[in-house]
Amino acid sequence: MTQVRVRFAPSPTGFLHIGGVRTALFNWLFARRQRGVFILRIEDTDQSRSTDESIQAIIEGMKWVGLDWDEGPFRQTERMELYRRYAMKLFETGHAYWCVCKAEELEARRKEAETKGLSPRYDGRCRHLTIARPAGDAALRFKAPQEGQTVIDDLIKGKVVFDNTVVDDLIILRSNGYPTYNFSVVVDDALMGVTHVVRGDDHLTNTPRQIPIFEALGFAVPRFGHLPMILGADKTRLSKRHGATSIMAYRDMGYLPDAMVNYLVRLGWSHGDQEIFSRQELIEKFSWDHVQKSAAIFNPDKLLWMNAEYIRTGSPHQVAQALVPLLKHAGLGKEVEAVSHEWLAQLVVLVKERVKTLVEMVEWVKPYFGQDVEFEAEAAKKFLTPAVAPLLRKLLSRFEAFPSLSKPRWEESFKKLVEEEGIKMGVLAQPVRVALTGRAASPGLFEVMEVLGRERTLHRLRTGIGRAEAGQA
RNA sequence: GGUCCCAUCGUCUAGCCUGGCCUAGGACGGAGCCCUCUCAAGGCUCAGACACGGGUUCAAAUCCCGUUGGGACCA
Repeated sequence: MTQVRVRFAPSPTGFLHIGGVRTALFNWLFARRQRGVFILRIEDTDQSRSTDESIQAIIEGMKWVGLDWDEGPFRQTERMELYRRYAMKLFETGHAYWCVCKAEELEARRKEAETKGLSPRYDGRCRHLTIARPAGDAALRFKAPQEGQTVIDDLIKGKVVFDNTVVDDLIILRSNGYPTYNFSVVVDDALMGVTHVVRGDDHLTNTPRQIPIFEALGFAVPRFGHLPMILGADKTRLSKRHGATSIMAYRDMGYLPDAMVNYLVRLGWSHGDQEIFSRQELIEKFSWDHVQKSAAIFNPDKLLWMNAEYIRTGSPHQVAQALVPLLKHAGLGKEVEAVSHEWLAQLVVLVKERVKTLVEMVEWVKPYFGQDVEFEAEAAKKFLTPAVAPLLRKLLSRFEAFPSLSKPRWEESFKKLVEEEGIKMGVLAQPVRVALTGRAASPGLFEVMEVLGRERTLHRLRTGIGRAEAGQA
């Protein structure tokens, strides 16, 4: 059996969006599963809309989600000669002809056909003219088959049949010498040896136009697979109106690439009831027969849950690594430089089940850098009161008696004090929490102390006591 | 307008090909309870769907036909 070759072929007209990533992902998964080749091709023939920045954004996005390609990136603009050569080949072999119909004429004739109730396709006028070499402006048209059927055995949709009578003679080379989309795609897929063309199902009806071109050119026709679209909450095509659609926006919002990939693959593909898949598992389990045929609505809530899941269960070291750039972005560059990666990982463990994104994690982690904390006014007012100051002093003196910080011993000592005082745990815990973190909500107290270390714990306790004594009763 | 695609909880989906195990399962989100030093996480429970109508069959979410509703493409 020949080696599988698939491709992802985005147009560089903006940022790499969610839908594109999913298309790329399914291709990539299939390639890796089959030990095949994954090709990246940039379809930049629309020069008015294509930009180099977009190409960079696509490459950056692909790298971030970890979809590596084996060949490319190829750019269609570098292959113009190829398209012209193959277009001329079609002309020479009698599969294409010059069309000198003017745009206005075509428009007029289409309208006329419409009013007569006929289909508005090209009427084939120049097909019978056999123009050897055009004098002025002329486009090259492909002689599409006029009878019979084109049958696609789609990897996802199954058997789809089109009557050839509905396909008209499409232009393959414009009068300005540029190839049309449907033609350049065929030439590229053929020349690159693509065995499986997997793309969005908005291309399904393009397929019966493309297959005859493969055949006329004498190339093998690849298998096709058409993935359903991704929709927004209002069931219209996913766009900016539905929130962030650029993959890089999700990096900036604190999403993990693995969570992104896992969410996206489950949007349209399933393996029984399983929700969480490692990359390796995906590669092992992926197959086309469990890809959904219908469009899916993008659900930010589930993505958020998935991200939280990856933050909670992922390796703390890896999460810490992904967190560092966001900490720097938040102005904690110096503080981050001053601590060990090991300690950062410890911080991650401390807060990981309390956050859903890395951006939230930055907020949660802030109180653990530096000597002092910033008190949230409300929390300090409520819990650091003169009434609790004596209690805090007692705790402080007990802690000071310990030469070093041992979590179980400090916890024991704390609970003993609570018992002796005959108070509820929370009466002492909340003021201490505010003293140590500045906030009314935090991870477990003793874990916090452990991360802060003896000196900072005592220091902050003292500062908190000062604040409590100064507070108005 | 023509051609094509699609249709299970609010959402993602399992089941459909190979009818019976489906009083339709899981996940997100929602509600409630438990746990608890706060906030979370976690555990348990509840509400919630086979678009509709015909057939075929002893039996249909599952097969067939139609209707409706969405969508894509061509203009």
